[in-house]
Amino acid sequence: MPKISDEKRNARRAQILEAAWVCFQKEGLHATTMEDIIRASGLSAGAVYSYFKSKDELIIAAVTTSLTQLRGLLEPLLARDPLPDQLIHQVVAAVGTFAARDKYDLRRIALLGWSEAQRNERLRATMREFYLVFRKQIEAAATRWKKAGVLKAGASADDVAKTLLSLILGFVVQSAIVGDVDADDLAGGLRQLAAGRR
Amino acid sequence: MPKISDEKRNARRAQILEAAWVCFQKEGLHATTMEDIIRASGLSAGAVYSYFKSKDELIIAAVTTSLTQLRGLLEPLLARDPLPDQLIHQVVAAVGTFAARDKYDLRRIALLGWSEAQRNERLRATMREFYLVFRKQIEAAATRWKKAGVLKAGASADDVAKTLLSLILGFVVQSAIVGDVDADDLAGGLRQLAAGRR
Amino acid sequence: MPKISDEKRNARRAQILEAAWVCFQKEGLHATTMEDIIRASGLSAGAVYSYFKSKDELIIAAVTTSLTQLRGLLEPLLARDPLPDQLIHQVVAAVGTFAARDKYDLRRIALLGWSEAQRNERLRATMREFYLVFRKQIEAAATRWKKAGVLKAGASADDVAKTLLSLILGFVVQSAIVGDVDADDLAGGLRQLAAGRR
Amino acid sequence: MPKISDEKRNARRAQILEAAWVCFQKEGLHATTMEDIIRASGLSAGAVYSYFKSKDELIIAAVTTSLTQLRGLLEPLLARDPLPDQLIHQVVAAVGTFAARDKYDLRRIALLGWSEAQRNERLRATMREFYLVFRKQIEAAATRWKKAGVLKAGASADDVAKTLLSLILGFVVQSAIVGDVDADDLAGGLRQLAAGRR
DNA sequence: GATGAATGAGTCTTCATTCAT
DNA sequence: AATGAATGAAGACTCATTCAT
Repeated sequence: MPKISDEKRNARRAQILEAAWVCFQKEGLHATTMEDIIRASGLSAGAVYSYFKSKDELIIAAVTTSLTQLRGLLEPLLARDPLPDQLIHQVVAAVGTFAARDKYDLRRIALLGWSEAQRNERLRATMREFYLVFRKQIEAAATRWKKAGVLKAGASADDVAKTLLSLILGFVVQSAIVGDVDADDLAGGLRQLAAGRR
Repeated sequence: MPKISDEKRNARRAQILEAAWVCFQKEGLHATTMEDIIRASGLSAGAVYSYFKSKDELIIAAVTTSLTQLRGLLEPLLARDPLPDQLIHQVVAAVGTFAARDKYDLRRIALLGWSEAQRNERLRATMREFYLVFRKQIEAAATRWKKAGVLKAGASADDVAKTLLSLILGFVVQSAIVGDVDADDLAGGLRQLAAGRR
Repeated sequence: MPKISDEKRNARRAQILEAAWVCFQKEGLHATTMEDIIRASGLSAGAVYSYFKSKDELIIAAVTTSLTQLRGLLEPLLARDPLPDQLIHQVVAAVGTFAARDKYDLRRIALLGWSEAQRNERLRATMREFYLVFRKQIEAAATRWKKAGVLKAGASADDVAKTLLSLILGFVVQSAIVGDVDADDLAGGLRQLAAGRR
Repeated sequence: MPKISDEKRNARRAQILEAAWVCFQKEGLHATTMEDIIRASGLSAGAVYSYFKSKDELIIAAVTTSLTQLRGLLEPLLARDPLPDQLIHQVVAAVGTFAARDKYDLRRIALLGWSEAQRNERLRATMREFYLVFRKQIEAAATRWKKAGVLKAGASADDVAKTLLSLILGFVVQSAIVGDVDADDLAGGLRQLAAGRR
């Protein structure tokens, strides 16, 4: 076969990555065998290995791809300059939407990725970087909130960003493990905590 | 040979469980081999298998034990009837304290457990139950806050509980993956979000 | 099973090593699969791997063992203080005797080992050391020959040793590849070369 | 497409063979992959396979080619009608010269070929034939030495040939594995063995 | 009760070879 | 003729679990 076009190469990569995710979500990162992925991708072992040179490589690529998709989902939301509870509502709703698809649940992916990051230096660095950037973006929003008078002038934009990020990450866990949480719950809960007199 | 005393049996179980956790934290649940645990426990393969009849059993026992320890840590805090930001501060600080020990980091354990719960029905049920109970306890606190006028009368205690639980779970993730968050940050952030005018 | 005795352990090792040699001689070092060896040894994969932690380890052990056996064969010969052509005759005859056994042909083993030594640093060092020691021993014999007047006083014991070692190593090759050479041929040839007038 | 000229075909064959040798010497016959050779040759997989229909074919062709080159090197030496020690000196020096080139070391090639010949019938036959012819040529020289009075009249030309061939083959081994041998050493050693009184 | 050697199914990965384009 | 992507059988090695002693 003659040289394959870049387009086709990328399509094949995506095809393998998708097959990998289907398996990873069903079985977890380690319990998924390369044979599972190979079968799910419809290709041969050799073909899969010509695109990803090891299972580890495939895991990293899969997680990284998810992170990239997640970024594409979140950035437009932040750009709309929402209020804190609106931000939570929109982000959580967006993640939940992704979760609804049966083949691609961002929450499960996140949980697997976090676990793997503990023993995979490279993966940990990639994830850390991603969340750090996201936190910075929330911090920028918090600074705007201060200017707009939504937050007090003396508030720490950094602490607010850490708090909101925790809320979002915690939603992922709570929704995957406990269930029965949605965007309205968290946005509402946050609003009520804020509305209380202190 | 004479039967071993119950006391001794429990001590052995604890010894194995501790060895398992040391390994699990270092290598992850799946990358840890039974031999790793056997060596770390100082016992023989047969001995370990006489206490836990499979690796899966051991994983479940290990996670359950952690959860029990965590409960012992959290319940006294709730009993003190703290305000929302105090609750967050105390819980997060408690988890962080546990994290400081090099052999036993609750955060890492949690991350591994959540990941495993995806494919392990039994583990998921155990964890779900635990978090559900904890959420109920927070909800009870929220109801008290309403009575005390800390929250508005119409506030949903359930939503507030979900929100605070998210905050706590999210701390675990953020602190394990991104780092650079502590109890003061989150308690402060929450206070500032609450203090803003709306 | 309780701890195995050292004696038994060594017997098992020898059993595996022997199985390995039978396969290596039939198929060559690389074409022999671990499964071949495992089947030939009558043990399980795990058992074989508990004695030798990789195929490479097994190859090195096998070659080293052969070298040790060879040493046991050659040293007594040198101790008898033979004349040059007697030395050649005895060494070559000894190697040939070993070659006659169907399961263990030192010549084939040597050829495989030399080939492997090209790309295996550790093996090369082991072999080099062995042949170097043997050459030194021949050199010592040559020095005795000078004292006894068999060689001229000005002769280089070192060069004589190199020459005789070449003769022996070359016999191994010639006999394995071309065939039709034996101890009498070489001892005779050497005598005739020496007997010619110059 | 137009047929390729014979000249070009032969050049291509030579190009592939040379690439193969470079790889074989670096990695050994079995550890070298077809991809290694394909890459080193600068051609495509299909192209290489159109010249040699299997790896085995390539191995045989490579060894045979080396043998042919070796013959071209040795025949002129024998034609000069040297004395025994001169013959050894010249042959060994010639092989050593070839060995000095970094891409083409006849000694390493020989060692690999001998090893492979053990399990490759066809290769063994080719090599056997080659060495047999060479031995015959030495035998012819020995017959001339008898006529010239260099050897005694009753000497066995056959045994002398076997002895000298062993010396040469042994040089190859000794120089590849132990090192520190050259033409002068062996020619000198042989002369000293001959000069001793018996 | 305890031991740890042994098992063997299952994993990841490679690589000689083919054949659609 | 030439290309190089794809194939898939086979190889080295691991590891949860058992059971003879």
